[in-house]
Amino acid sequence: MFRGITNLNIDTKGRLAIPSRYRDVITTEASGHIVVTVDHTDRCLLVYPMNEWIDLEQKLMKLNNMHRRARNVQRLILGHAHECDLDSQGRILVPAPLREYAGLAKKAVLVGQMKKFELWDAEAWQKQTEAMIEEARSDDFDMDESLNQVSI
Amino acid sequence: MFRGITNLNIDTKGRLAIPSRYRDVITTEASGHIVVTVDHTDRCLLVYPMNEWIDLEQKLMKLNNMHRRARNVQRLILGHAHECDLDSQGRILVPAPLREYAGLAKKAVLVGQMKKFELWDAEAWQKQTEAMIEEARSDDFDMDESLNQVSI
DNA sequence: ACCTATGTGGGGAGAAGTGGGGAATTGTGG
DNA sequence: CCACAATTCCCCACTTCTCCCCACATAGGT
Repeated sequence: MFRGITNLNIDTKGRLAIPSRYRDVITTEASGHIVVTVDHTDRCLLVYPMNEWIDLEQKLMKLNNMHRRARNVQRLILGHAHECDLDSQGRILVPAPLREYAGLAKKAVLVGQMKKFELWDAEAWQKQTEAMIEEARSDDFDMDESLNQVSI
Repeated sequence: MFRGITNLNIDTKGRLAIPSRYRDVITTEASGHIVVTVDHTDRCLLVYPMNEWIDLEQKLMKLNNMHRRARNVQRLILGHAHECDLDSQGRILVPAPLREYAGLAKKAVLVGQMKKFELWDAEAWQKQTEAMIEEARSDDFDMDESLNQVSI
């Protein structure tokens, strides 16, 4: 399970060093194979070890693609999914189109989300955090019922 | 399985270089035979390795063509299908009528969709992406029920 | 204070993408 | 049936990208 947040830099060639504390898991569980794709609602990237990715991919492929909504989710998530293997220094090369999608320049933030990571441009993450706090403050309960069941 | 997005250029002769990471599979599985056809819902092209195309073709031919919808899908998909083999440099020549259908000029985007690729004009893809994000953001659940079951 | 592990940056070889010349093939009209 | 035009395909040249390697900088632990 991936937890926690890491600030890191993407170099001029678009490379990103995966924090070393995660490398062992990724190497053993996924043979160092990583899949990067886009998030379909926010301008950030999702980073999966290959084994976890395969699970998701299977589920997405089973969707009936005669439905527009499902087809579009497939287009976005499967369509942007790119295999990025760890190089000899434990880095991955994030493809240019994906960097553009997420507005990634130099400073980036890697956020552990259990089975995957989210990868944000530092500035975008900053704003997103503020927006999320603001939203959570408001007491309204028109939210997904299941959330009300959780005591934090 | 084809994944990921590639920006590429179509040259003045209408040739398109298939990214090298896919060539091996196409050569071994389909002897380098590729079929290009149109998508029946969007202005983009579909690119199949021959073996996958055969499957689809069989399915489409079995459709009861007394139904207008089915007959039109057959007309579009089967009718526009064109075999485009890899040349010695790993490129295919996209026939002019298909390029026109998809509005393909110079800049194009090749989107891996598991068993096939979608080929979009760069600008059209850009717009499509934005529209898809916008749609995914809206929380309504009028969508295909199966999509709600998937946790991304 | 030293050493090791980790993050960061860049040089350079080789692979991959791009573009055009020109021969071979196909198709069309006379 | 032939001549001409258009298209397709092979080949070569050039540019860009990817990946391996090495080097340094920084931080944390001993």
